[in-house]
Amino acid sequence: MKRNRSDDNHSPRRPSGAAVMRVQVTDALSRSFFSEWSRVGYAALSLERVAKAAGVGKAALYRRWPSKAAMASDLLPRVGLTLTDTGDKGSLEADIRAVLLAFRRVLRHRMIRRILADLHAEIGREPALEAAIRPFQQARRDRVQLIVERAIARGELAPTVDRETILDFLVGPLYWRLAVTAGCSDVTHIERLVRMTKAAMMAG
Amino acid sequence: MKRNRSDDNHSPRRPSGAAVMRVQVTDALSRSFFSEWSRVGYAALSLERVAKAAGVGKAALYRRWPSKAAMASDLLPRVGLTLTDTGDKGSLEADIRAVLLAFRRVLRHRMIRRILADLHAEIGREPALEAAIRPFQQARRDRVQLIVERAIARGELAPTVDRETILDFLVGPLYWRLAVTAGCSDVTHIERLVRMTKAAMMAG
DNA sequence: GTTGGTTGGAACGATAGCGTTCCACTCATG
DNA sequence: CATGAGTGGAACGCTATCGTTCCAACCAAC
Repeated sequence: MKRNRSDDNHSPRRPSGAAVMRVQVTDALSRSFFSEWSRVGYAALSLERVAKAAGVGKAALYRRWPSKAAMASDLLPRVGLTLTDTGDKGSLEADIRAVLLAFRRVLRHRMIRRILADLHAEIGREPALEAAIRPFQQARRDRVQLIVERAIARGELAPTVDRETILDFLVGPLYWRLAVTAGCSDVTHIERLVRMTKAAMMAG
Repeated sequence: MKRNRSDDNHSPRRPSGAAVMRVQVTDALSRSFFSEWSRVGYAALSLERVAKAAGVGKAALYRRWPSKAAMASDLLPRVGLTLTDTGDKGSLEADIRAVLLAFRRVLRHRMIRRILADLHAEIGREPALEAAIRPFQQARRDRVQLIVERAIARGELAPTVDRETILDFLVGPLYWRLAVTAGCSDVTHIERLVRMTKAAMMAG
């Protein structure tokens, strides 16, 4: 029903020249969207201010995205929330350290931290947001599961451990410290975390 | 400077009759404040709607609290966020179990859960909120510290453990499961948590 | 050069919350 | 019973955002 471009059966010519969206405007809008989000929160996020901060008209924004939720759903997958997969580090301990460091790298950005906390608070009210970040959660879950399976194959963990609770232990303490209480985490802390998390996993 | 009542040197009589705040109205406002908060979030929380939902005029609200932040700061200490102190349970394991159960009791309420997540997201933007919940955080910290000291005295923990990180492990995983991912936690899960948390603490 | 579809920007009316002000009403006190 | 401070409720003007609509400017394709 919806034709992307002039998609009629007699398309005379394709749009060109000024008649094509300028990428720089899209980028400016995306950037100011996240910047405003971290500044005032999702609920108080005004698309009008986003456009103004991007130095762009409101119509430019609404022509690209129909609503705030749609914009968030479209843009969220583009930011660096993905924990870079580090592969097999050879031991459970090294794998844990890799995950924690990757998670910390994400949570260290002030903007991302705020947006994440806001996101988690808003998910219960905006189903579209949940759908948008489900892939990330799934990826994280898969990755942890992989680590657990490798550890079991190595004989470092019993096959009876609970994968879900292990996931809670891997991300919970660090998330609590960095995102909830605005604490910090240096190398010493990470090392302690690795030690304690490993012990918890082996007891699970 | 500010006289509470008619505190002049010639105070003829004290306010009475209809000229005194009705407790039921204050209560209705408090309840609808939290109800609305959990429904739409702090940022989108409209005091006008709060008053309307309480079946009360706006002036009634503004006469009691000057602003949303002030209302939150005043009301937050009154809700059941306080983890009931369970005292010495005789062993580290029992103490951990008691803390986790108390924390779960709080996080099980759908309303409290949402408000807590919202609160944590908003703290970075509203300094007044941080001041309001600081006592709770301090109480929780003190309580955990007490547990740790008892465990050290019993010989269950080494005196070198890091109290802060232990706090992260005690609340982090459960908060992550219940508040962030809207998971659930039955008795089996709590028992597993107790086991794993104790192992982590002993490795810290 | 002309064309044509899309652009960014500025205006619109509508809706909603803010914080204030005014007013009739209430009711224990004296 | 008369008093009067404090009440709850309705209205005010103000500001901001919403989503839409209109318009001149633009520029590769023909």
